[in-house]
Amino acid sequence: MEDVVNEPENEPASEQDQASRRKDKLFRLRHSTAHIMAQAVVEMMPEAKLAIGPPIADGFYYDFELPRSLSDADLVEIESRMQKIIKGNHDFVRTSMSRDEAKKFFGEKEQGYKLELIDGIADEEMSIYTQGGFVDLCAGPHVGRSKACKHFKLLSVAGAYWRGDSTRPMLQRIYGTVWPTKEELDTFLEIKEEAKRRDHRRLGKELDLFSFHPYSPGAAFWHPSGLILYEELVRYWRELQKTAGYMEIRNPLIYDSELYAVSGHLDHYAQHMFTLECEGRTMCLKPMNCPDTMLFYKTKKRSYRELPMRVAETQTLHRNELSGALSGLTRCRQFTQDDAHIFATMDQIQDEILALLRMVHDTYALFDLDYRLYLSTRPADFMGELALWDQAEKALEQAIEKAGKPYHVNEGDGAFYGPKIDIYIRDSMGRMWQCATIQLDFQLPERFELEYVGADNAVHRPVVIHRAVFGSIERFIGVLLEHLAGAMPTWLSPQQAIFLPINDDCAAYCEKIAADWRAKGVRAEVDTRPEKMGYKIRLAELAKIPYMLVAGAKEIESGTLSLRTYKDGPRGELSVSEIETELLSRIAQRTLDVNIKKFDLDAFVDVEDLDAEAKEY
RNA sequence: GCCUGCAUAGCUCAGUCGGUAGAGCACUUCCUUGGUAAGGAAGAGGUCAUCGGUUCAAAUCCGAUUGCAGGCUCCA
Repeated sequence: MEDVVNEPENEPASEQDQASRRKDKLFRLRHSTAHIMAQAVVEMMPEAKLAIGPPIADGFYYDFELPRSLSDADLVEIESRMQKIIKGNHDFVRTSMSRDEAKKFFGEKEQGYKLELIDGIADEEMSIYTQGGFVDLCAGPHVGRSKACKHFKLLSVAGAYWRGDSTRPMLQRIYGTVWPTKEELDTFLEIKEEAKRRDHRRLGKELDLFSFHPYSPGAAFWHPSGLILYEELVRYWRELQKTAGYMEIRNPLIYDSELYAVSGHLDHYAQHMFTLECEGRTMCLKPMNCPDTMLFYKTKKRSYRELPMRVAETQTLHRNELSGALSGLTRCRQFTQDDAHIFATMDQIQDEILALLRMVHDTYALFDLDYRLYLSTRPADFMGELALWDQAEKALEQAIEKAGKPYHVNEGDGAFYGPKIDIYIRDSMGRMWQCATIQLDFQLPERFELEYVGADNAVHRPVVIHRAVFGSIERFIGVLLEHLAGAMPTWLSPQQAIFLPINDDCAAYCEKIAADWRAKGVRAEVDTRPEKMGYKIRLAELAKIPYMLVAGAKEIESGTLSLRTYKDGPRGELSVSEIETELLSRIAQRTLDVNIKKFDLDAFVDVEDLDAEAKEY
């Protein structure tokens, strides 16, 4: 096959080289397709002002200022114009202009955004790419000829601020995707479809787990089935805390704003806090647990013998997120963190971090969730002593090395109050979600003047570690639903077993076993509706119930049940005790008894391109 | 918050040119007692998100509001 994408001449063999070659190839392809799209848009609307058009993780976009809003119908027209340009198989030609030439050229075309870009370029020589008469300021590189870009599709139109600055004009952004082959394009589009099917908002409705109501935007109504999921996760979390030496507390929800003046949140976070007036005082719904946990610590004089002191709290939090930022369970105004604060000495940090990394690993392994670690170090605007930071960063790095999991370092990306380890889960669309987080905090102990009495009988200041494993329970459930496509392992499943009697004569047999199992903690029901087997099976399958148990005269006779599982389909007639043993063991062991269909996005997505998400504390 | 789009029965969606609303599933009742993804019949269910405007007449056209979606921004 003719390869019109520029390829390096040599033939590197290593996997890493291959990966980087592919990355380079995709980069060129996407960047070039963005140019072709811009050409088509300018053809259609000569008044269009061009901003920027870079390649992104799974495609490209280009930002325009246009005389009118684009519709989906416009996308169709732009696509067909692009097809024409691509068929022309134009060369991408690199030339250059001096700063003045470029200013004159783009000035005459009234391309103000390009002029602004030129002003931002240090080099005196401007790199220019031309294809089929379309000229753009661009560092490149590009493909050789436009034909390489034929497997593309425009995806959506969206608003985007010029230079990402909300005080600057809102431009129109067109997103598209492009792949070297038709197969890859089709696969990508299929994955997008599948992701839509397993969107947690859709599954939440289908499985009757939760809902939202306009009267309380950004806050979930947990339905009975959803609440079971929620409570099972929290139950697991409690067990985990207990074995790891945590104590659990429960603090109030509403505090005098003075608390947040002390913690420093009022300066930075006031706009995100819900407040209410009460007898002349301003009260705040708490947006995080840290400040009030500090109050708990201070309720008595602490000794070094109590450290490390691990204090957990799951209390409802409220954050007044911008209405446009809300999204299902993954971005709520009301949510719950599986939060804990560890009060420790500097010497204890490394062991604590290591234990936390193991806790996160074990928890995510329960669901076969892929995750990545990012170590964020001292930022420019850090507070506290330099030596403290150095010591802490070293402790974090050593812990992370000991944990043996690869990680990336984000230099200077730490919070001003301390370095941190961010843990990102990848969801079904390849999006990264910050769920777990481990953050050191030198500032909070200062602000609250935390102390403990050391072995030397002198007063010392502890360090605080903030940490969450699930992150927010709401977000974690959202991610989990999409990851598992709604089919929960038996231990988590809202309904674990359903009995399907063939006819009324078999109902009593089923009821008896079901009652026995319920007494043993199994969530089991009997479907006594006068419906045919096929119908009952269908409903049980749609509800994704792990254990389906069919009983007729045959089974009653032999004291068995015909087992069908969501995971494996029909498994035939088995003794009641055999099934019970397996079921109880899977629940007790928290077995991951599901088929996980993973999208192979690794081949497509540049995982290094991580949009830094949420610093939740 | 900003840009664009969407809002019709519990759910998924039709609804032509502006002429007072329709399907499937779910629900209720009845019939059917059956063997691994939909048995049959009947019934009930809607202030077409809300408010306002245009019009003889608005689900339909216009405006505002609310919510949702995709983005942007934000995310101690």
